[in-house]
Amino acid sequence: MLKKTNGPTLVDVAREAGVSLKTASRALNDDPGIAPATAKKVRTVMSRLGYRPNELARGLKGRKSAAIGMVVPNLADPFSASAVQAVQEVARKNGHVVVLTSSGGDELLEREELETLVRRQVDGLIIAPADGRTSTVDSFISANIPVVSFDRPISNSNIDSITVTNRDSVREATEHLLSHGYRRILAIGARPHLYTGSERVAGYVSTMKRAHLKKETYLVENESDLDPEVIQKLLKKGPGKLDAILTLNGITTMLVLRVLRQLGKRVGSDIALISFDDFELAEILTPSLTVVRQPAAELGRRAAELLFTRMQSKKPFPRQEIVLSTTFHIRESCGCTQNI
Amino acid sequence: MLKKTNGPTLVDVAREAGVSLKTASRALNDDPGIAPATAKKVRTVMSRLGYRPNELARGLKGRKSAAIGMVVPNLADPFSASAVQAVQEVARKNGHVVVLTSSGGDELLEREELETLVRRQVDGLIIAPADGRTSTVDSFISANIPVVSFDRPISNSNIDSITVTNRDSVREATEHLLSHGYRRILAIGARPHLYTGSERVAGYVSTMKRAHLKKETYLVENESDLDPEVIQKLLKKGPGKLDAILTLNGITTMLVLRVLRQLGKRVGSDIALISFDDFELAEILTPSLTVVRQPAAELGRRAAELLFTRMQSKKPFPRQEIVLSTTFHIRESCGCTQNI
DNA sequence: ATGAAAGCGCTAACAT
DNA sequence: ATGTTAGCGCTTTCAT
Repeated sequence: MLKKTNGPTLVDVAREAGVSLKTASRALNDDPGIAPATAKKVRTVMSRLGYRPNELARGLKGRKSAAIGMVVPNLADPFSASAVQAVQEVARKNGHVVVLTSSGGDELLEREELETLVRRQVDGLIIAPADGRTSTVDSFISANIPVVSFDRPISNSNIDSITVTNRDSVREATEHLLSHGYRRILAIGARPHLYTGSERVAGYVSTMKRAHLKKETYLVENESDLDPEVIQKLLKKGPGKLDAILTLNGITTMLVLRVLRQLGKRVGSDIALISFDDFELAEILTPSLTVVRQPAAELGRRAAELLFTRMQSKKPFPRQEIVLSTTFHIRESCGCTQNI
Repeated sequence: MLKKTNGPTLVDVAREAGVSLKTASRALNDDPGIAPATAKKVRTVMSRLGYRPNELARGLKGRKSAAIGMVVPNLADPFSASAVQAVQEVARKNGHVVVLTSSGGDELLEREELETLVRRQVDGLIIAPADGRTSTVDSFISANIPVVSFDRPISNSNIDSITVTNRDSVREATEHLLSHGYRRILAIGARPHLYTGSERVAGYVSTMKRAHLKKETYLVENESDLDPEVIQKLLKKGPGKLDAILTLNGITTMLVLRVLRQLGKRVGSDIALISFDDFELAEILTPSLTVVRQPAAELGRRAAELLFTRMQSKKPFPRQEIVLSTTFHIRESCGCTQNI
């Protein structure tokens, strides 16, 4: 009847050790100003009793939770998964846990999830915004909680962001295709109105323009809108034949690859291809896939590090906008021949 | 000076609405026994003040956190990622968040992470145990918190588990290879002493034995121990040549595929291959990969559902051991010819 | 170096 | 239907 089903509390420890609650607390927190002997005695009692501090109660007073929140569109996406893993590692090093939620890319859900996280008193937030607009997040700034966005910045805000060189990476890929002598290059992708999408498209468009070539694009709202038949048509369209395809994200790449396979088109010889986003088996494909790889883990790591810096910083510092480089992996599908 | 930087609390709401704290609390919780008019009034004040309930404080009294903890070996692994995504969805439906940690497959770290989660008062735990032994987890049973293990069961415990038909799936794959007339089949994999590893090996070994064929295996402690040179040697060893390879998990598959590519061996014709674990590009490979696919999302979903059932159940019920079927995707690498 | 008392923001008993 | 009084388990003034 004394303890019901609950574990021992600090009060129990204190009583058992014959010290005051506060002293027990000091021992728990390695506070200075406690006799080593006392501390040791208390700690002995703690382990004897199997005492487990209640982290929630601990945070109540100081209104800190030792938790950070993270919101991504979809956990199952390898890009997000790597980032989350990295964030989690940094969080642990900083004595924090991560509360993870996914928004499905839905702004409404994202709002809800953010609200949930804030109510749970997370000390910081890392978010891959569903939309780039400020609206979704700004109300939380008032909650005084540090926010770092990754993958996309949040415009019109002074929220830190970690992104990659979307535009320049696509430019590099496009130029590589041009260097092979390809002239008719089709860019396929999704969400051209969202940040990453529009940046990537812009990289392609500007490069083509500079080369005085006609841009050819097939852009849709959502990856699921990509129509294999349209792609087939596009492949045949026009006077000559298409030289190359640039896929603007992983999902698109898979879809295009599938269509090409059905058509019996041989990538690399019949048509060149470069993919934004890498795959586990990209190297093993025949031909192996030339890709732009995003440093997903690095993105997560940096985002988390910045967040903790922000959280620990006494005084505010200017908005940080970190841009990481992608890496360009030239393999065979772009038309290059590898020595195997 | 009144509110510092903190948001409004329930006390503020109550005062502002001219009701008692308890009444405000009732309005917040949709408690019965409150006049609709009063409830409405309170809620109006809440939104006017931008009141955000402190979920941590809420849980303190009832010692519930509305959070579940999840521990996986590595978040970046697609299998884990899918499972986590599913768990998160179920958790949300149940009004819970998920606190996610990764153990790196390290038992010590796993213990630490579990300890952290329990201290954070998670209401339930889903874990892909680093080891199958009971030791790591049993001390938390005393904490009276429901635990569900997935991917591997925890032996000598009465912890619920969700697993897949590892052994039978490999048996099916092996039999398929045999049906093609292959006799010298090499099984390659890792962690043969851990649950999934040993089950898969057992599926292979028993099938070969029943067919009166010699088993040939290359098993290592850790995927990173897989030595390309050993694989090369194995490929050449013996009187005849090897007919087929069975890779016992995704990482192994990638490695073997890479070796085969370097050797110029053509999968499907020179040597057949079936992979335990699917890949995004498995279908697009030439030849496409025949695989055993684990229902990762389903695993996560079921684990979470079971956990919540357990959490909500007033009275205890017997240990559940749910085993889900994998799916066998016959493509080309096993020697089958697909109509393209 | 140690302790007593007062809360953190909320919910749970027990009134009324 | 509403309010009062205690806590939840811990940290934090402020004493001593």
